[in-house]
Amino acid sequence: MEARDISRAVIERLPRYYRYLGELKDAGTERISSKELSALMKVTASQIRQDLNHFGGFGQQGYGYNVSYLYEEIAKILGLDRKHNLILIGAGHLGQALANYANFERRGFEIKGIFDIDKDIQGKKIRGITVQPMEEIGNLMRDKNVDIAVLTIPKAEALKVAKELSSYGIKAIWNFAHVDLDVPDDIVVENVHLSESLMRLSYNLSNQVEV
Amino acid sequence: MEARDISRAVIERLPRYYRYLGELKDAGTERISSKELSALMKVTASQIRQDLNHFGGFGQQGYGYNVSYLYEEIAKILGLDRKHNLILIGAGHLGQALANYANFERRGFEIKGIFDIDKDIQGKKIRGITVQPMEEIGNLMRDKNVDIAVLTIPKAEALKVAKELSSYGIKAIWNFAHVDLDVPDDIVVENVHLSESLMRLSYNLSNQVEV
DNA sequence: TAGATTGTTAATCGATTAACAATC
DNA sequence: TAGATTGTTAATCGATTAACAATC
Repeated sequence: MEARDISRAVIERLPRYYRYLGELKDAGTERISSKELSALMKVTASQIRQDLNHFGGFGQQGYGYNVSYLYEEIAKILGLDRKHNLILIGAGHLGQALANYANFERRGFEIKGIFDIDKDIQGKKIRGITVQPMEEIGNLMRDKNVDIAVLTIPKAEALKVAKELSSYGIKAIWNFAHVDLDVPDDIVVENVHLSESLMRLSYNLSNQVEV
Repeated sequence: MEARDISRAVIERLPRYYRYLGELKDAGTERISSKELSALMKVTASQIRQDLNHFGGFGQQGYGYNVSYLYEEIAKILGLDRKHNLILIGAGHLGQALANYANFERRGFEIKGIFDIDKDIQGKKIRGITVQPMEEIGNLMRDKNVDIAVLTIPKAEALKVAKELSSYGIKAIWNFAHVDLDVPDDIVVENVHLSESLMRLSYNLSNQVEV
């Protein structure tokens, strides 16, 4: 996989291509042209071809793209061809929602540990995994090969835990806390700020574009 | 509020400004210059000034910006100065996580109804609101003044329900289903595709930028 | 071969950054 | 008044779209 200096915009679009190709594949479609896909996805055919060609020539002139092949190639680009071990920190509703989301495991993301500060939740099982106290994070990180931590805890906690995780050599953090984590640049941080998403909705609702 | 043709990029940044200003306000900071804010937020001062000036001149030469004033102004731009009634469709873990997230109510988003297809959940109370069967959506939409629907249901369901909501005159949909809803253009759709977020994390992990 | 469609270069469009006059 | 910092225009940079030669 080459792929340095690919623009953020392109990367943001890749998962959507992947989703559409998966659906086409499931529907039994064998080939698709950039033009057909563009009609389906409501983007320009030019953009699709440009985006894909950042990673290689996956199509064939006069034919288009083979759906399964392209699907698999995008999976590789996205790193979905490997297994990733993750831990979940914060076993509240949001944490449980993520833990129970089966698709993540299907895509190679396996939960190796769940942690919570609340003693009442500790010891309970979620998807067969016993919730442990936060103090155990270090031990588990040492035992298992964990690269991703999912933070579904309040922001003050998140800042502390992120620092701790960073000292254990975590590689990536999926951050649901409403705060920008301050971790070294070599740790990948993917933020999901739900309240900001709701504010964008609110903006668009208030400044509704007349059609 | 003016604000037509403001670029998507600007709107995406507004909630983050709002968050930082809220924190500054809580910390008792009275004024801040674009330069100081830029250091804090790790964006250029130029961008901050450009972004804000799409909506008006909120600062003062030689002084900077008054934190509380700017905070309130951005709230207005984002439409956070009004109340919005919303309904939650899908009372699984994700739905419950959102229902229990107190901050939404503090910002004027009030849950008027919760619906689920599962008979075992119907009748139960979440945050004091009784979960109703899906068939009741229409009635509630007619009684209360609901403008936002939150969809935390599987994608096949989501497509159907979105159509139904659209016929009841819903104004905005906060969509957590992994599908692009096909609704008229005058309905605001804000998507939260968690699996796509995880894929971006995966991409960045696999194609880690060396520092 | 003719038609279709890619991969890729060039043109356009838009967003970000820099610069600076206006002004508090 | 001098210093600071905005609001805004101009310059730069990057992303998107259009065009088309290559080729299946």
